Amino acid sequence: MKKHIPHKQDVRDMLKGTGLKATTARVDILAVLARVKQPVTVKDLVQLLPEGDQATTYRNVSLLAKHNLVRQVDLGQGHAYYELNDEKDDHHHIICVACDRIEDFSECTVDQLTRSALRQQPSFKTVIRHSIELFGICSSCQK
Amino acid sequence: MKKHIPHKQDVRDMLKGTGLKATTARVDILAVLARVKQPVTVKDLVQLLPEGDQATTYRNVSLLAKHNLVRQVDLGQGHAYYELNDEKDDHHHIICVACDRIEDFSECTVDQLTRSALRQQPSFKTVIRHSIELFGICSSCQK
DNA sequence: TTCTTATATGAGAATGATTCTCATTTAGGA
DNA sequence: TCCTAAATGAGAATCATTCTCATATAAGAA
Ligand SMILES: [Mn+2]
Ligand SMILES: [Mn+2]
Ligand SMILES: [Zn+2]
Ligand SMILES: [Zn+2]
Repeated sequence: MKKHIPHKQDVRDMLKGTGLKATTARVDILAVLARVKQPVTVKDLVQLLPEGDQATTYRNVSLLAKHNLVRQVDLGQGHAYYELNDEKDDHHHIICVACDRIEDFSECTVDQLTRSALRQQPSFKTVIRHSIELFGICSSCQK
Repeated sequence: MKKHIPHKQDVRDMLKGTGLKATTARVDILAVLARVKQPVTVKDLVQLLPEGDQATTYRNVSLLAKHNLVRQVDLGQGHAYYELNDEKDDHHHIICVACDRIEDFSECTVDQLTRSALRQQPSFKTVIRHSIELFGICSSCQK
């Protein structure tokens, strides 16, 4: 259940595997995301990186997302979050509207949703990605 | 199934019903949203309004959303969309990643999702809102 | 209907996130 | 080691959204 931090060389191989150059900026981003195990904003990421540059970080998270190494998470906050993408673990998020605490949850209804959507809208042929977020109140904010 | 455009006085009463002033800016926003029947950006909205002011429109869509007269839709585009909120019709969206075509679909798995999430994360007590979006390819873009 | 006033509006400036420009550096193959 | 296409970094630019404050207006009171 618990995920371990990948060794630096594994990350480099991951990048090579997708045809991307294994630059220090990219390796560092993946290392930080592996360590924090939480969706983080680009601003946070720049802070957490040993040498974080804003433009480079934005460029790289987009690129890594395009190659499915990271996942962009949209929590309706006006800015994107990013987390490491684990293909084998499709999960979604529940976020506290009071304190922004974010937790994962997994589910098994995506196939149903997809089938239902494609049945209702024959003008769509394929679903390639989905986003499911729940907004609620966590126990500490429930007081 | 088809929804008709509400008469201007009905819209005014709707606003009064929530304790909001029935200003022309607000009535016009609701009228446009009723007419287009599609999630629109604030930029679009400002264009479509007879006298659209940016700041006023932003203020009003937020306010109307807080009072559940409109619904903010998040499609991972870096900016929000808004649509008229019909309490009786909980639906979600499927958007074409190639041409941004947006269609609705409804489903019945939100309860399952919610139960599942709360079971997995006992640190959360309540779910008050959800966002489910599917990203795919529409038939015209499938070529 | 007219008056009063708390609210809303509108024009523009400010802010925050994200993207772009371009000179310089670097990864990785030859 | 060398070469070069690709990546980086610093700053400026852009885009969405919010704020400021002077003016206008909805709606209840008279
Ligand atoms: Mn997650
Ligand atoms: Mn809709
Ligand atoms: Zn909380
Ligand atoms: Zn399309």
